[in-house]
Amino acid sequence: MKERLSHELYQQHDTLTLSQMLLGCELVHDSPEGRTAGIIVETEAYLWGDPACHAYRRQTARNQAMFGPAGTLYVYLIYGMYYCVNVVSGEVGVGEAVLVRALQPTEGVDLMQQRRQLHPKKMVPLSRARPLLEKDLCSGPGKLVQAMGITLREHNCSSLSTGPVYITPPVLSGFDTIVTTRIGITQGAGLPYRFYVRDNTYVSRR
DNA sequence: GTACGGATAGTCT
DNA sequence: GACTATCCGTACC
Repeated sequence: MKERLSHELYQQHDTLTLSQMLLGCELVHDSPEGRTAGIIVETEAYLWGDPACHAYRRQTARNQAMFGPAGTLYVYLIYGMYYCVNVVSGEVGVGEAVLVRALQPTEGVDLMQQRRQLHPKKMVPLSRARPLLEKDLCSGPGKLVQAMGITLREHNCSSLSTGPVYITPPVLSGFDTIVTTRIGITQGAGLPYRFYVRDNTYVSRR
């Protein structure tokens, strides 16, 4: 078990600040298959009153994790096929979160490779025969969830303070943070809510 | 290297 | 019935 970020930290900072603070920290999953970990190099903020935010309209069965305490995980299915993982932020009863979009792998690269060779829903091997480049293992929100072995059933609503998935204090420092617009949305496009580590090859897109 | 279509299913209108 | 915080394989430069 590695050192975890203190639970208070998630509650003490607003979502935009937290989105930037999580850059350079490690996302870790201590699973039965082994540990996988990677440095968070890209995030996006989803805020209360933001039309792109899943909690924009009201609390539902899907988004209820977002309304829980800061430092909870919110996992959801996207495009019927992939999953994304978020760190819940903000006050209880307010639906805000930080989407983790890319990791620089640090531990369990072989396990990540195995998981990424499978079809995300059917558990059969993909047609691809060759291993992925390391920079392609976690360079996107759907990819990193699969590489890390994060699932909706096991990890949605789990706590970063007590669960098998958690975040460490910063292991990377001295980098510049690029602030830009979020990817793949139409509502709220133009808002500067995406953050990534400058010149880092593991970022999903520059 | 860039571009595009298909897969796929839960959620909301 | 439309939409979506995606990825992969293939086509075509």
